[in-house]
Amino acid sequence: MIKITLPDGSVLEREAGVTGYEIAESISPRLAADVLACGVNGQTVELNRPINEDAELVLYKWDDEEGKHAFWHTSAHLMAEALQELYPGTQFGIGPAIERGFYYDVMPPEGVVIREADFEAIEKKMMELVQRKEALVRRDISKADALKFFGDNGQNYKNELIADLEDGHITTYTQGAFTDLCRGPHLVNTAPIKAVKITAVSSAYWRGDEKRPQMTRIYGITFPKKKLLDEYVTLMEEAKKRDHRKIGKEMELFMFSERVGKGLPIWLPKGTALRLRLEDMLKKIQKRYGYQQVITPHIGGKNLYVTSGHWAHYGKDSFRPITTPEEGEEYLLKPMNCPHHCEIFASKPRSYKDLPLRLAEFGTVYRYEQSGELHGLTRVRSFTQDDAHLYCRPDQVKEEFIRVMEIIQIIFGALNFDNFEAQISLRDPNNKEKYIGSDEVWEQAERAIIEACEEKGLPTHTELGEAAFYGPKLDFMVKDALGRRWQLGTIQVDYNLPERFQLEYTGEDNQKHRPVMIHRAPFGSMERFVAVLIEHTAGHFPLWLMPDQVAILPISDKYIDYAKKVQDYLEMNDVRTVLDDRAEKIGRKIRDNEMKHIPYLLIVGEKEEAEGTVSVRRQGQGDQGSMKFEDFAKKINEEVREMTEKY
RNA sequence: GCUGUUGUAGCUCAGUGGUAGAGCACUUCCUUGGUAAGGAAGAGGUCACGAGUUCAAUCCUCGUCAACAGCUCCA
Repeated sequence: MIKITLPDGSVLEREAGVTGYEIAESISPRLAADVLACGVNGQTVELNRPINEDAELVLYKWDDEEGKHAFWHTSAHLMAEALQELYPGTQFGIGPAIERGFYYDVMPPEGVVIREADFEAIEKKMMELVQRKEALVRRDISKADALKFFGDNGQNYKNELIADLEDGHITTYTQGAFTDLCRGPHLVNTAPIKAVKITAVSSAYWRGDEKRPQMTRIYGITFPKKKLLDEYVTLMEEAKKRDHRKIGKEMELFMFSERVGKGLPIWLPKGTALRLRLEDMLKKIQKRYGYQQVITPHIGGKNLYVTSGHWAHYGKDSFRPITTPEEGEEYLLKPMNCPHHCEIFASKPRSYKDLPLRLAEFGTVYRYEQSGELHGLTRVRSFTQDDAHLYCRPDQVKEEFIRVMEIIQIIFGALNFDNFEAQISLRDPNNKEKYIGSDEVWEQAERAIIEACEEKGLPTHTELGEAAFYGPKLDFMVKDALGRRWQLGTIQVDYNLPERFQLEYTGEDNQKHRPVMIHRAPFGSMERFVAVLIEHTAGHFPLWLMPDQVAILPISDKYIDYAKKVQDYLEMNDVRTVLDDRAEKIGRKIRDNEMKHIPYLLIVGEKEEAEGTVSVRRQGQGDQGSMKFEDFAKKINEEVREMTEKY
């Protein structure tokens, strides 16, 4: 007999060899029907895997990540089986479960191209295979046998994977006629898969290496209930409506022009007003935190970047240097502001008493991004960083770091970005030549970040190899409408640039010391931040960011004068209004793009209303009832003042 | 940059080897005092750009530009 401990602490005694499924069955038939996989001593395995010793057991259902993972991983195999039938001779790469669904990288046989038009056939074939209720059979296999088996089937990519595996730890899963090299875990059979959608096809480099062949990557998602698929489809449609590119166009916040050039956003009047309010907020906060604003040129001598090390690192992948009629002069569009700020630090002798020196600049920078990378406002070739560089003594690093985290928290709090993830990006310990600076300096910097996060109690996750080439960083990641992660706020500790620029200050001991530099940008860039803000709010911005967006709608011609009166009144209170005097178009206007994103609509002339009142509708929140327009103005002004004064 | 897809009216999109259409929006008029009203008339397009094939190209071919999805990249 063995002891099985469940998550609630209860202990069951069972014969050795019992399976997760049998235990689920013994608890309740309902559970047995819902359970998809189980965790045995922290390892997720199939429900039919015998348990031979005392174990802690967790049963995973659809609502558990582990359950979904097994479900989608099995679905990837199912899709591969379908592809094998539809396109015999297809070679398979890898096919994992992902955050939403799964994909499989395949190399279709010569001459076959899988297109969107083929999705339906693949879905149909998958559902057909599901009907067979095929079991997934796990087998241990020796390396030699694996190489032979996949080799005989022409699966060269699989063999490449096997070559890297350790003999004795290789398993395959088979359902029907399809056998895959796989570690699992899986569903015990494909029957629970009730709804299938192939979502996208694109290409991906084999093993993520752009020098290797491109495979066809097919994305799909499956569900245990048809209804869940419908919900998913609806959700995706809703998400598309929140796309910042769409809303930005509708609201006339920003635009692109082919003639200006790709990836070069143009801020329209409304978008600019919004952005300036964000900038004002940050400027106020920074003033409180002892920052000084500076302004530096948009270009810098090439030598500046040779000194900083950026030329060696990114020179090849930058906009080409600008030359002058006079020979020998070369300038670069600035791809970052740090070197300019370092020159400010170096412009005069600094004392330890002057530190920290905090130089802030909304600095517009230009980076040559690969054309395929450009994406709305989130990835562009010219953007404005809400940049600042803090030059401090080594003993001040942690405190300064924490103060920057506070600023980021204030900003994210003000805009209700509560679902961010904090990511500590360290250097790849196996690839140190990608970075500049000594081990000692790196360890110091990495420790400072980790300690600051611990001190602040900030939950973080760590990524190796994601550091900047000059130092480790703490990034704040926020998701867009479609769940893609974008880096917004960033804080980076840098011991290297001060070295390269030979920055120094005179310490208490009258000796020269090297300052430590912290790069930071709470928004990250104004472009990307506004993009994510649009998607979060679906264009319903908080009023203090768009206070002039109030529409006054007279219900008929008779009320135009009245509407003007309201407008005049509100204007006195620094609220601009949009007056629509074509009363007969109101109904249509309200749902018109122009009105769709305006926070407040004031409808004047409601029959039952007394003179001096307006009906107030808050977009996205519905009717607010009628109120005196003086009261409305007061309310708005208070709301705006409260927020703008708060920061 | 790579692979695939796309580019037709302000927006969303249909369409054809014989120089173009719908719905919404826009303009004018009529009807209508009510949250996506109805009717009539009208304006609006070098069918992304360039070359080729053809008697004839928006449509076929090639190239360029741009956008979209994914990969790679991201100071």
